[in-house]
Amino acid sequence: MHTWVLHVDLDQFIAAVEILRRPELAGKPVIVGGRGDPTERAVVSTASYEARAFGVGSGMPLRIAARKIPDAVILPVDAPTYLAASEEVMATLRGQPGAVVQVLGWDEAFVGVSTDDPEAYARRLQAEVLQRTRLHCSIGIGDTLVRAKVATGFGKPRGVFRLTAENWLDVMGARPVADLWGVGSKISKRLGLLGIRTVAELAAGDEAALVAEFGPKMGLWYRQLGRGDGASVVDDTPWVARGHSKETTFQADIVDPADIEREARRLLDAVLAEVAADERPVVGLGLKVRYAPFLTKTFTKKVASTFDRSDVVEKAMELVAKIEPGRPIRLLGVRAEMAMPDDVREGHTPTRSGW
DNA sequence: TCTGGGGTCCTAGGACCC
DNA sequence: TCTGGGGTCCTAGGACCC
Repeated sequence: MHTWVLHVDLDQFIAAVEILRRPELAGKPVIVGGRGDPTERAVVSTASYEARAFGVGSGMPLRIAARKIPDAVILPVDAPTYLAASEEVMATLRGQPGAVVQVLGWDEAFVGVSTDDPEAYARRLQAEVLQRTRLHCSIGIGDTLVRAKVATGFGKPRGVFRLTAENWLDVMGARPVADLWGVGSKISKRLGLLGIRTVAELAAGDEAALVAEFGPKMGLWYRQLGRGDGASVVDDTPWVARGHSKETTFQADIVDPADIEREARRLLDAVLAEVAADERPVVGLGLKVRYAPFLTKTFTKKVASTFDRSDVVEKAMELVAKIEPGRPIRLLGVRAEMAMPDDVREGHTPTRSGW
């Protein structure tokens, strides 16, 4: 018996959940984002496959998506409903014999299994998820977390794909580094300046050069990523949030100091409500400010471990005082960092398994 | 063309200490 | 009068993910 990592990823999850409760939307271009109003500042959370055919995808401004598909069905984000659907899916995964489940988000999870036929296991899993939740998923099979995660993309939609040390370079070698999990446009550009454009080139990259460019940890991590190497053990330790935050993009920029203070207090109240439920002391505070149109500044402050609300509010207001007066603000965010139990803090590995 | 909201982790640089 | 070297802590910012 062999140990395998399966990466389960629901197909067009949010759109699929919406279509389940409104079957007449099946086959139509469906876009979910913001409050469902394309005249507002918001972005697309998920687009159905029919909408993706028009070039609409996650992260795109809602306004632009609506322009691309004038007759699209645009729906507001309904997080509680997606969370409930997600929990059904995760419960199904946890119900599999011998499965170790590590949840990555609403619509994806790693599943560690021991089997001699991972494809058969994956197909059974898909059938069971479909039967119990009426949702389709794709599954990547790998000998590491990274390979399983990347494999899923080749299985979409509704498929299964296996990626191991054996076929990794054949499948991924010629592809751009940005296809890797954890390499975005910025890192991709910097790698390009080092002459590294493909996954194979990254896999064979010069360690010293990578470390010089990205630092001791990230330099080595990127090279490992190019090889698909890394952790292969699925970890089902319950996730503990490092912090809680709230942020708001204003539909119209604000500039009046009274408005700014009121909004900051409102966000802080919401964050403190979550912190209270959490029952851990606050050890840090952060304030994020986006001056219009798009310059983001953050101010942070370490605080002595405290449960005292008025103390936290007072320190947060010290951060608010750092905001440049008279400058229009597009976004405000407040973050509270909580004390972490030692085992969580120390136990974290460079696999960035929280991603 | 206009860019949400909730997260995690890493790095650089300054302050401070011995 | 000029200024090492190592360590830790804190702040700010960057990048990425779903």
